[in-house]
Amino acid sequence: MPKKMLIVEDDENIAELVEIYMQREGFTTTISPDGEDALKQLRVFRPDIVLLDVMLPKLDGWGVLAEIRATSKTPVIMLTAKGELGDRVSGLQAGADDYITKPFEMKEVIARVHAVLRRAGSAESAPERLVFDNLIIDMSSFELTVGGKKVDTPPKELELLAYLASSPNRVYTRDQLLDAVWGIDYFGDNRTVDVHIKRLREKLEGASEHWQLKTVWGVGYKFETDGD
Amino acid sequence: MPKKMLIVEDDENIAELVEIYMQREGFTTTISPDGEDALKQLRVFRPDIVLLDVMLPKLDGWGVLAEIRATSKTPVIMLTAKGELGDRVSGLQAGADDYITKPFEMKEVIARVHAVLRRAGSAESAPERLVFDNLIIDMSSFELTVGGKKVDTPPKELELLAYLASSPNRVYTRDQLLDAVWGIDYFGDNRTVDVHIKRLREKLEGASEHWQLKTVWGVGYKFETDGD
DNA sequence: TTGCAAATTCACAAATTGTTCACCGCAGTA
DNA sequence: TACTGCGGTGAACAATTTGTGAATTTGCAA
Repeated sequence: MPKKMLIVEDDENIAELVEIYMQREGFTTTISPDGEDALKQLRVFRPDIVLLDVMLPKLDGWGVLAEIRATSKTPVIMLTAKGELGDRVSGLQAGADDYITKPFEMKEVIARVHAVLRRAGSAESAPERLVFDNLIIDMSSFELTVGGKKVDTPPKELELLAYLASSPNRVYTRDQLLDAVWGIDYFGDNRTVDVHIKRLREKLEGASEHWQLKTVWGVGYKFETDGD
Repeated sequence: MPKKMLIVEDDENIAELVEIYMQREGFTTTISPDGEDALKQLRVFRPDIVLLDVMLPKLDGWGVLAEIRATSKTPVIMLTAKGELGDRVSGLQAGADDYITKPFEMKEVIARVHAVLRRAGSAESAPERLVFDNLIIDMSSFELTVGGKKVDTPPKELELLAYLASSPNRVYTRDQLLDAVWGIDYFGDNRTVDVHIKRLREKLEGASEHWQLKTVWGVGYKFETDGD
């Protein structure tokens, strides 16, 4: 699924140049010529990343950045004129993810865009390591340890377990689990979750009485634990 | 344990910019706005590296550098205004480890800081020598020793192995490895990583049961070890 | 410029995981 | 107890991701 990029830049030449290169990179793009339009596009276009010029008509880059940060964590890369050190500092403090000084090389823009997206994508809030009694879920090494023994576990299963275990005793519907683990753009629902739960149960079977994957009839599943 | 950096710079904007980037690189930072304060910080903060501006209130960069060199070998990078060639020469003669001219790109500062720390031998993020059982990865001589025998290994392969081995058991995606070993401006992704992994495996094959390059299906690779 | 070693790209086979299906069995309700 | 859904399973099938050998392209040194 292609990523959406909002390019906020009043200089038509620059905006189009960037657009051409980014579309070549597989992005779906939209251009906003000024700050106010940018705010509108943010709501309707819902970009995955924003390239934001500082000098803009109507509402400048700082204003736009502040609006974005007030409501979301959408990655923002600021485009600043060379030498505006103050700008860079404020930009990063205000929550920009990176900045690029004009004039720039498209190669650098592309590199930074990808770098920022990778960073944003991998920087999960999910903890790296979950421990319950004799169960250890380590997402940094992608290992599941049950009763002291490592158990090979495919990514989807492990992510599902980690998600459930990150909020013990909380019930999730199948749809919620699909959204969280498979992604909101996942299509198809069938018993996929059931099957993964089943496979997880096989791996966790009889390991402990302090925790278990429990079915909440008519609702969904939960990772139940008595807190050791 | 993170490295400590002392930033001696009276221009608040510059100091903060550097600070933000360096903290992002994992450094613990302290800012000194003038030469005298710098001397005080040197004693109490005990930095692992110093970024030192030449033009400073109270006591200038030369004075600070002289004081540092009188008592320690702490790496120092001088920040000089453009065109002050004389400064550069004197700086290096007076014992600075490197110099950077303003205005600078943060990218360059980061690169030089890492370079100086590597040179200084204070094994920072990338240790010079990694040892696991019968495997020795020596980045200072670029040599790989497996089971007591040296194995000729091309740079990229060795860097890749060193990077993976520097965080044993941690899984890295191909993109993360490309960012770390090839650089964020590297384009093309293909199976490049796979191929390098494969060649490394050929070199490491059957050498030990205590460590291995493991594929984490659907995720990436990791250097797995049981800690001997 | 020539020659070589290293780095990349390519194309496909192989391995592993993810999804779908069909059917069984049990919980909740009168 | 019979009925109605929902959940559990195992197997078959599909989709992805990897592993590899070989062909190309690069980068460097002589």
